[in-house]
Amino acid sequence: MFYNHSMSSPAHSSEESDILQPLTPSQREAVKHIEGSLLILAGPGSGKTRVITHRIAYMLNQGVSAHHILALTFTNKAADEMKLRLERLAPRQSVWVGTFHRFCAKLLRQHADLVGLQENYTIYDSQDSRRALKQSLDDANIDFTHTSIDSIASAISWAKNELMTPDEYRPRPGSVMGGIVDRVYPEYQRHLQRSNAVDFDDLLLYVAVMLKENDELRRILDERYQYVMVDEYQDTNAAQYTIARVLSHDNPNLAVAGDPDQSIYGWRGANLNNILDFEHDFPKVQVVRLEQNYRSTPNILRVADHLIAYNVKRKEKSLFTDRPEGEPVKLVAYPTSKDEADGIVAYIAEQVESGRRNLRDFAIFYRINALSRAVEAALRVFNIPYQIVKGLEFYQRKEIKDILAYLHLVNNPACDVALRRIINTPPRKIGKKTIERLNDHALRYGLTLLDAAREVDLIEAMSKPAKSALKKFVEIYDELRESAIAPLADVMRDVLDKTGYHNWLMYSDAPEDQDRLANIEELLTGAEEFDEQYNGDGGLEEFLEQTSLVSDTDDWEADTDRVTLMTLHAAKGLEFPVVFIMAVEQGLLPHERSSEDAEQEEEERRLLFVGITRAEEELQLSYSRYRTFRGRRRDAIPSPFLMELPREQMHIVECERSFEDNAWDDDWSDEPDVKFSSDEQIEQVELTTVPFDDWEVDQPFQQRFPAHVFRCGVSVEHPVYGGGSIIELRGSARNRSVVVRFFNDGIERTFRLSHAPLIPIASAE
DNA sequence: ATTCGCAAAGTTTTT
DNA sequence: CTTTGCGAAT
Repeated sequence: MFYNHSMSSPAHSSEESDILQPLTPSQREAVKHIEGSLLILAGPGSGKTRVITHRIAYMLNQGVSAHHILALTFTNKAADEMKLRLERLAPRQSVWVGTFHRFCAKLLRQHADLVGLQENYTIYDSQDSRRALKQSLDDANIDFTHTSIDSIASAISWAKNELMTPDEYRPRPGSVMGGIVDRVYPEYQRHLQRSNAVDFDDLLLYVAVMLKENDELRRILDERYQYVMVDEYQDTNAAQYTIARVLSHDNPNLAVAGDPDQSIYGWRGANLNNILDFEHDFPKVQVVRLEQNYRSTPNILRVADHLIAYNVKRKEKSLFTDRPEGEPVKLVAYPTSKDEADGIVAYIAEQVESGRRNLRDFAIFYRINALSRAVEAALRVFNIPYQIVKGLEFYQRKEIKDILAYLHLVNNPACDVALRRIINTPPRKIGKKTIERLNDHALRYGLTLLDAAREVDLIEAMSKPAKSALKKFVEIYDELRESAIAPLADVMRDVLDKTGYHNWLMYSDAPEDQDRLANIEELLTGAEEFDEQYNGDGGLEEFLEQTSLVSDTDDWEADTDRVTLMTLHAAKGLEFPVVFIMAVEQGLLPHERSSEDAEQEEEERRLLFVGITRAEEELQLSYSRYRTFRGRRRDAIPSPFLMELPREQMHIVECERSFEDNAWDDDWSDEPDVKFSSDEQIEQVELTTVPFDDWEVDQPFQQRFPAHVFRCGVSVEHPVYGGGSIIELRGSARNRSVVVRFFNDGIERTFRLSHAPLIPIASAE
């Protein structure tokens, strides 16, 4: 045995046979390779996550201490999945599994002083950092009329991902953007330091720099994390690469898993070369290829394979499967984008109504979020429940950000972005001019805005009413701060109460403010759950860190019976029996902004590849001839990628328009024919909507009730199903939906509040 | 100081 | 089309 058992493991993991038995030979090879570098090239659906979790279990079984294992992922979703599976294989083992960002955040808390921060630092989300950046530009009097905050922000982000600190940054000579970044980057970084704050990129950058410059710390952590594993290695950027690398120097047991063909985050600094060059970068690399696919039919795999073969930058890989042939992949041309949405939804409705499939079997993917609208509308017409995976829905809402800003400020008094956000929310007669004067003072004496407010009497330019308003604010703040160690939910209630925020919304006559209250209620519920989890033991900092690092892809519930809508990016790592990929059109996929260079085009191709390989049994790609986008109708051109598919093996469908309701004023007889080749068999199909008797509901009334009346226990009336009672609330704002159990049949049904014909009857209270 | 309204802009993907 | 931001009026 290679391992000493000085750290005996407290819990029992599975027997070795349980761990290895369910694996194929190549999977087993990967699992059993523990010492030294390991590269797992894992094709889609090849059981990568299974290999990683079984490998951890195997290590534990062999006597490696859980304490010495570190598993890094990119998304919370992936981390959660891994934890879940590991818990099953090796219960109650404290292996550290989590995202790079979370890992770095933790590390940075412990060693904040090494990079000039305090341990209670705040993590700015992209909106916060955008504000900080704008402030920096203003403070430094930098003119940026010829470019946008966005592009400056991404230039800085790029520099950080390349591990360039402000003094290492060298602009390209003659570049306007370079010049601006050169000036504002140091200012922005000073701003963050002053605020005791970091942005997302800093989490990685600081840790990478810290480990590079402090060899003692590096050695300690290298020793601590002897077995580092990185999932989705093809998506690592320079900072992540460095972190993984320096932690595997003295204990060179780095194991990475990934698939170059699924690298889709190049725009975020991911460097495909990290995985392509892994064998050269690390000593004695064992390479294991997982090429057998357990997910998709041969028909689907062939399409994927054909497409990805057009990429140059890759490692050849042959995918195979022993699954049955299955249905041919469909490629459908629709007349308009509305027909496309209707056609997809009608098919789903028919399949579900005939009992062949459940709603949860279906997923619809698109390149950009904006494309979801058309499908959503169609789904609503059919009254089909769906869930849409959209980044940051909940935590982006104004009221949520406001409350969190108060908490951030309580946790970190230096957090200027938070202060600016809430100093006059609710209104306290502290206007632009006042804040400007405050800022001037703060800049002059190097103070935080809060400290500047504390000495407001010293600011001569400040008017008397402004002074007293500021003093009042500081008073409120100090009060909040006193109770900061209470359970989180109490702190939050304190904020709502003492700042007047709750009453402000409560007595507001704007109707949407009632919805806001409901959202805040939901946040409070979250806080209570958090308290339960941590036994009410403080943890404000922990809570804030968690909320800063979520990206609501995690919100996606696999177990509810609904159609799933998401972007192709969000789809990575998931699988569905039936997949639709819509709007496979020139300009959208590949996206027009990726058309500049070949590398970007390859990434777009990989994106489609990822989408295709999510499908288990059925796959449909589609495009339409006219697409209504940005408010008007435009011609659409099929994506060139469609020419790269094995069309002779596919089912090509040409849909004729069959809706006569909306105006069709264009004369499109002279439109160019977009057929691909003459020898193709093109099936002409009539597009029909399937009447959905049971579900389709007349909505003669559009009576809207304020969202907050729909609460658990409230009785409601539905025109078709009759009376029922609300047993669960889900989602927020537009996605707010209720689960109703009906009295007649006892069946639970889910409705979106925004369009469901539900009438509240009486409260059970 | 606040609020309202209009104009403009800008629309990729996300930790 | 939607959202954001800015400038004017109250």
